Amino acid sequence: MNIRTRHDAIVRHLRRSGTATIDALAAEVGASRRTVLRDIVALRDQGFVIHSEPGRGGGLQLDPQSMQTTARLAVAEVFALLISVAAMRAAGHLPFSGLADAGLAKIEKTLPPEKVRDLRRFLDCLHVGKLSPAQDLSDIGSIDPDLLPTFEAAFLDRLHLRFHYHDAKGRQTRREVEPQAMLILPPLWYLVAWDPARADFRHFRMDRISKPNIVDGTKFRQRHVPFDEDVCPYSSLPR
Amino acid sequence: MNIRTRHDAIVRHLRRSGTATIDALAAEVGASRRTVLRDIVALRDQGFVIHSEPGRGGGLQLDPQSMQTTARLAVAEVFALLISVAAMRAAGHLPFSGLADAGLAKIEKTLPPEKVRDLRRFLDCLHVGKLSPAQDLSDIGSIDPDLLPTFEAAFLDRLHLRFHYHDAKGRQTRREVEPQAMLILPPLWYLVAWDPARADFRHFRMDRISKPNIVDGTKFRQRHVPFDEDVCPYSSLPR
DNA sequence: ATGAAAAGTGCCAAATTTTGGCACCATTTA
DNA sequence: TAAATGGTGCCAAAATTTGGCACTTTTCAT
Repeated sequence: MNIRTRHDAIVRHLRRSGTATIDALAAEVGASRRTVLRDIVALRDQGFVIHSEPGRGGGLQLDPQSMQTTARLAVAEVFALLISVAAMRAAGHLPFSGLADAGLAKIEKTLPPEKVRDLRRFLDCLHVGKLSPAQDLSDIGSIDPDLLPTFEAAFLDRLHLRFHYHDAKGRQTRREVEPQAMLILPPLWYLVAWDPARADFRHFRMDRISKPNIVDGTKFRQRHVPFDEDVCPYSSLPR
Repeated sequence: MNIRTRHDAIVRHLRRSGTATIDALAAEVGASRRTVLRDIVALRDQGFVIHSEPGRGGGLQLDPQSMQTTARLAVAEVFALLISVAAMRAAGHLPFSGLADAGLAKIEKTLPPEKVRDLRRFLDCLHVGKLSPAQDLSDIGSIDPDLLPTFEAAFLDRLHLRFHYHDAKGRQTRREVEPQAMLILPPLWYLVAWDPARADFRHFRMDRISKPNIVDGTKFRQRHVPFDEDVCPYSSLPR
């Protein structure tokens, strides 16, 4: 039996039986007592928490909390998870963000370095704050599911983005802008973009954006986005 | 160099260099040509797509599409990720929830079946809604980081939970309750629990709970929790 | 108290796996 | 045609893993 297979068999048997002695495990996996002892050490090194009680009536016990899973994820999925957790943490009061962060850190470590760079650049464009309690949230629409892939590409390649925008008064306009940042004030999401036609920053509520697409052509340059409450108070954002 | 480390080094070098010959790889990782050839076979077995061109100007090339991340996560971390995404989606307007869901589905598939059962039971206890816009959110505190592991264990094993609670008027009480569900009205989180002393359900704001710990002893029974807005209007929740 | 049952450690030789070297084949291109 | 490249089979050397043994410590039942 392969060493890896044996480790798996030991974990499975420990899960099933609750408490097991080393000799029982050795018989189960067809290895010697000494080898099983070494396997236990290896498993502990891998992060499995295995309690042991010496003496009569003792044995080994696997802490089910320490069970680990191995998943293969596409890079885009990791992006989505990261953004979810970042946004959730920023929404405040996510009791479990510490654990989620730890999980994502592990995932991030397995990504190729340039992907991590991309990811950080994208997350840098993400600014999360708290909406003022006075904000009226009665008319939130849903966000075009096509937005993520388009946004991601536009942000990472710094390409112009074209879309339809419906403002609070129901007017519809056609925009072509340089996406600079995303502002999340849960549950509202804003795109912060430089509008070359107006030579100024504009904030777009993402649930009012439709038919987004990328304009192939020259790359725009990254600008410093003023997120300061004084310079750009949240109350001045589009409703 | 470890065999596993060497495999990683080969993949990294292939990513960096685009095309590489076996001899170059061998020099890079400090192994023989023969060993690298064996490693390539092993990597292909693992699912990496490695194109090869024989002849002058040929070499090996890694298909970047075949790159996926593999991460080992603790079950608690998966829980945390799931809750984050579930809560974020429920908060509405998470543009990327589709992808995040797909990623989590993959992770879930790798969990042992009884863990999936636990997880579903835990998520069943999770009810997410929208807070009324009128809610005053000025005094939200932070949540005790010790809460997740304690809650998770209490929920899954159906054990009594004891904690200190500070109510809106600043009074502090000591509670021992049966945790039945969690109600998320972002950014507020509530614990819905049966209070045996008062023979009734109580809602506790999670940021007002401190020093949680589990009471070992008899398991409580699961109750039907009324989430209906009519039966238990959100406006009646503790402020 | 004592003995049995259990975890845990150190060491060494045997067993097994991994590695390197070699000869050789197939394919491509200058 | 010759050189450069991937690829295979085989064997002995090198490295790693395994089993066995002697030993320690802890716990529990008698």
